[in-house]
Amino acid sequence: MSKSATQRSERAFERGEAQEAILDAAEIAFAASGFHGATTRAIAEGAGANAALIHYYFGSKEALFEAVIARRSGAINQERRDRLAALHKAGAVTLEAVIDALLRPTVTLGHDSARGGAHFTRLLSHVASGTDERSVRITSTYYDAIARVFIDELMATAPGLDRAAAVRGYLNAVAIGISLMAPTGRRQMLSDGVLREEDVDAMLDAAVRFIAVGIRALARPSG
Amino acid sequence: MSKSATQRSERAFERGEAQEAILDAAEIAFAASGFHGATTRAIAEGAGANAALIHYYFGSKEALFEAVIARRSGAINQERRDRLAALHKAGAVTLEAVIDALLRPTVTLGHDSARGGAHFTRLLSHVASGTDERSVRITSTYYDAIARVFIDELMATAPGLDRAAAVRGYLNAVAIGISLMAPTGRRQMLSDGVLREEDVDAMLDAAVRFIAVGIRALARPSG
DNA sequence: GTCTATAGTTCGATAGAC
DNA sequence: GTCTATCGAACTATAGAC
Repeated sequence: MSKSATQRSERAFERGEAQEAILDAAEIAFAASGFHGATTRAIAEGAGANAALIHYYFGSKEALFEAVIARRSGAINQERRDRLAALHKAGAVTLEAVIDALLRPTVTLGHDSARGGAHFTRLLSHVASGTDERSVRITSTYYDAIARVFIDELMATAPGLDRAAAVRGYLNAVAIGISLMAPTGRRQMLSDGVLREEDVDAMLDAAVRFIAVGIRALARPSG
Repeated sequence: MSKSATQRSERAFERGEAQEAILDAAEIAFAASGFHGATTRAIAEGAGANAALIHYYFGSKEALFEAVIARRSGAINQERRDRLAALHKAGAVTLEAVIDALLRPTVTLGHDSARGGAHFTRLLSHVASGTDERSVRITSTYYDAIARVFIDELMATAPGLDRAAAVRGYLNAVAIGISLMAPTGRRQMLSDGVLREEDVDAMLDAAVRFIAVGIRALARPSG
């Protein structure tokens, strides 16, 4: 990490490169240590930038944190909307396909070490399951709209699913999605190595099937 | 809070009362702000105790944090084992009953404001879904043994469920349990007030049914 | 066992030169 | 736009009186 920071500081930043480097380093630091555990000094060092630049560009540590979330959340939710639109265009809107459209963007991002997505999903899992005021506010800001899109889609796709049941189904799906997008090695450990965190498609397929039958059961309480 | 702390400091602590007061205050502070966000000074103030006592009794902030988790985890997992034992004694071991035995102790604790359990479950949801080294270590220490108990129980109860599928089912159940034990108001908000966080039995029943059919689907991939 | 006082760091943020 | 230098506050932890 120290070597990478040095390399980065050796070449001068060009148009907007400093901001991106700070966001990258902040993403890693916040994911590893949380909001209070990460320090602006360590973030600056990780970015190969001067600590004062954080306040110059973002104003405060708090604003930097939210900027880290905002940067990726837009793309994630756009991919979800695109996948839903593609399903409609192809006339292939099944319950399983809708759930897949919800989970796949984050779960695959969480296993994309090349673009650093794994750091972001670790951070997002913290925020999405956090009960502190900051986490609740940020989750609401960036994920309420997409939640309502998918809740409506679930109601339209699963016969007999009322709104309350759709909300339950959505929140259950998200809870499982969170556990999949930020691997801790626990899955592999408890299965004595049989389940591999790297096998994203197998994890997703099993999760989608699990959630789909669960939602159908919520739609038919007597069944 | 300040008033409560004052009241507490006005009456002298008796046998072990200071330790318990510190643990209570630490539970609240760690739940609200996380490990780094909570300060030993604020915890001492909340307990109506001197800040130096934290180190006298627990040695370090780190050790205090683990003591907070340890204090309640034993009781939670004992209740789970007791519930399983009661099911066996009554010959009523169904998949639904096993899942209920897993989730009910934490979910009910999370809505027990009288004994302060809600603070603990907020903290536990952070730790259980955290990917930092401390969270992973603590989760492993206090919840690996009970995980294996329930994974074995699922395999014995759901016909055709192999170990890998049982691990998937267990982790999905726990993920949903985490989302239920630390309410954020999101469930109520997304359902426009129809779903009430206080209705623990309804939430638990719906979750148990959801998880049970999901696990049965994992047992019969072709079904 | 409980307190005061403080050591020794480290924090977020900013002022001001360039 | 990027840097150095630093402020004032807050932190964990400990020493030592009682």
